[in-house]
Parts: sequence; structure tokens; C-alpha cells
Amino acid sequence: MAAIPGVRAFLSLHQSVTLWHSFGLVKVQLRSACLTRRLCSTSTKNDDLKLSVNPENESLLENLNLLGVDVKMARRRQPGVLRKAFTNEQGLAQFLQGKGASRKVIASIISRYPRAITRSMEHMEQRWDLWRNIFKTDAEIVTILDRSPESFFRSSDNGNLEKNIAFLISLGLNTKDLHRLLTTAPRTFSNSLELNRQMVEFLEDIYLELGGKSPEQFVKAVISRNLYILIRSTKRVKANIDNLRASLKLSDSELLGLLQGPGAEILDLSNEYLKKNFNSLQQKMASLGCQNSDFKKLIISYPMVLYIGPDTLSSKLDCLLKGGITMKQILEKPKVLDYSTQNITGRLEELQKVRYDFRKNGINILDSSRKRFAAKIEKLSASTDE
DNA sequence: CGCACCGGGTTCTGCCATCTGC
DNA sequence: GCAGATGGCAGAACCCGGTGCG
Repeated sequence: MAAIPGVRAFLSLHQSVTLWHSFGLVKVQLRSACLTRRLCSTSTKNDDLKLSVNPENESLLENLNLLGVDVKMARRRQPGVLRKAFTNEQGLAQFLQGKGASRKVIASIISRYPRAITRSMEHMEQRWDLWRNIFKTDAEIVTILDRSPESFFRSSDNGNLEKNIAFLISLGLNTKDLHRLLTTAPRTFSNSLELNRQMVEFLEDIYLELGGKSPEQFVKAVISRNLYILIRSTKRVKANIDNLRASLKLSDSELLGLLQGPGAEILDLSNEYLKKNFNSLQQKMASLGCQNSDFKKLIISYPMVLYIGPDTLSSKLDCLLKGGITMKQILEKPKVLDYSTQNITGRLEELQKVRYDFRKNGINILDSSRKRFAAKIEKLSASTDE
């Protein structure tokens, strides 16, 4: 690292201008006049020093270009990597190619997570094998890497990865659970073991506080209902739980029921988003003449309603009401809110055509798969034709 | 058979901030 | 003083079908 050929000190005008600019920025941000002056007076010297000590590695840039890497993007993301004297881009490319990754995928991986090229062969092989304990094929892993290179390459600690897998298994998660987890939220596995443990302990503590009896069962249930939970901060999850409890005035057993059940799915929403949705739904329902108890009941029975953004939810409700469905019916079968406004609109139109009577038949028909709905419509229109 | 109930599947990265260790 | 490692954040639903009951 220390030994850098003098040749590389030869720099383009562009680079020195960039560096000069960044010094200017640093200068502006400094409050101390004294420091500023010092920096100013020595900046020329400093630049020279900097430029000769920390130039980008030209042969590395060349290699990256040959690999089709978007060097601009890489530079923006992890500029330090481009200055390293020793990197393993060719080894990485070979390795990934051997696993079935296309040239394009490899380039994209390096462009988006340049540090990948600093990993050694042994490291990559070992890490890959650990992932292969969970995935059946290399192709699956390549897909994940293409989606999220950072998840695989961000940590250099294979021991930690191994411990994480053991930890998750010790929670009672089976191979299928792990597979789902690693597919969906791969970052979980590069969390430090400690961080994962903290979330698990946090969940257990809450559960026990609320009078729960089998914490292991509970944690397993929460994770399998919400695969993102382990990549959220306990701070976020705690704030959401506290907010829900306080604003709905939930009893311990109500909260417990919520967390054990469908509530787990919304725990990882950002705090502000959850609050915003909560408030706007409350307002909307009040304006439709609902009691606060209706609101509470809706959230307890169908917390996923808080997942839906204010505009979407509002127009969805309007669409249902306009179609001749009552708020009371929606509150009884909130699952209809699962479906897209577009889907609902289309179904309402079709049902209108066959003069479907929601008062008599209820609204369950809206909560059915496309196939079942179509079959039902066909039958209904046949009978009205007669 | 038809329906309601219920649970499951899919999905989520790319960036910045902050420490740590050399 | 750097790059590396790790934590944390914003963003925002929709759909399907097994099954058991009347």
C-alpha cells in the first residue's frame, strides 16, 4: 500500500481541480479561522502531497473498464476502493463467472458495490459455501447478488455469518424459514450476531412483559410473519409498538394479541409513515361517521390497513362506498382492502352489470382470486340471461 | 357444491452516518 | 486520517388457493 509508483503521481488536470474543490468545501465547513488559514496557506503543498499519496490506481481503472464496470458509479459509491494498490477484480470476476453470473451481472455488482473487489478468493469461496448451506443452487445466489450485492459483500466476517446461521437455527427456524429469510432480507445475515440477538431479546422482553408464556414461539412467529424485522432497529420497532399502544389505549392482552397475530407485519414501517397513516385513517373514518371504537376494532382485526398510504386508502374507501358498499360491511370484512383500487373498481363494474346485491349477498365476493371471481361472474351472468 | 375463513406467497435496496482499527 | 465495517433509514400492497363446513 505504501509503495506507490511515482508514475501514478502523474495526474490529470481534472483530478487536481476536483481535489482543489473538495478542499474548498472543507474550508467552508470549518468554523475555526485559525485552521482555515493554516489549511489555506498550505493547501498547494497539501494537494501535491495528497495527489501523490492517494491517486486512483490506473491499472485498476483499466481492469474495471475492461470488465464493463460503471467506474463513475463505483467512484461515487466507494472512492477509496479505486485508490487501492492491490485488489482482486479479476479473481472476483472469474469466481462469479464460475458460479454462472453473466458479464453484465458481474459488472453491475462491482459498479454498485465496489468493495467486492477487495475480497480474497478464500473469503468468497467460504462465504459462498455458507450461503449454499441455505440455497440449493448457485443460480439462486447469483440472483440475490445481482439484486443486492451489498448483502453478500458488505461484511468480511465469515465467522459472524456462521454464528448468525447457528443463532437463527437455535431460534427454531428451519431450513425453509432460513431460505425465505435469506432470499427476502439477505442483509439479516450480515448483521452482527449481536444486533440480531438484540432484536430477538427485545421481542422476547416485550412479549414477557405483556404476560406471554412462550417467547421462543413468539419470536419465531414474528420473524416468519415479518421477514424484515431483523434488519430494522429495535428503536423503530419499539416506537411503533409504543405508539400503537398509546394511541389506541391497548390493554396488555390486546397488544399481545396484535403482536402475535397480524400486527407483526406492520412493526417495521417507518415511525413517521405509520403515524401519518394512522392519523389520516382516523380522520377519514371520523369524516365518514365512524366511532373511534370502529377505528380501533379495524386496526386490531386488520392492522395491514396501516400499511396502505393515505391517498391509496382514501380513494379505495371512496371507491367501495360509491359502489354501494357500506362502511359497516367494510369493517366486517376489511380484507377487501387488500385488493388494488383498480381491481376493486373493475369488479364493482362487473357486479353492477349483473345487478349484484351487496346487501343480500355481502361483499366477500370482492375478496377472492381472479379465477374464482371470474367463475362466479360467469355463473351469475348466465343466470340473469335466462 | 359453494362458500367463508384463513394463512400463505411475492416483496427490499441503496444510500448515508458513525464507529473502529490500522 | 484513511478505508473498512456496521447500523440505520426511507419507500409503501396485492393476490392466491387449501380446507372444512353447511
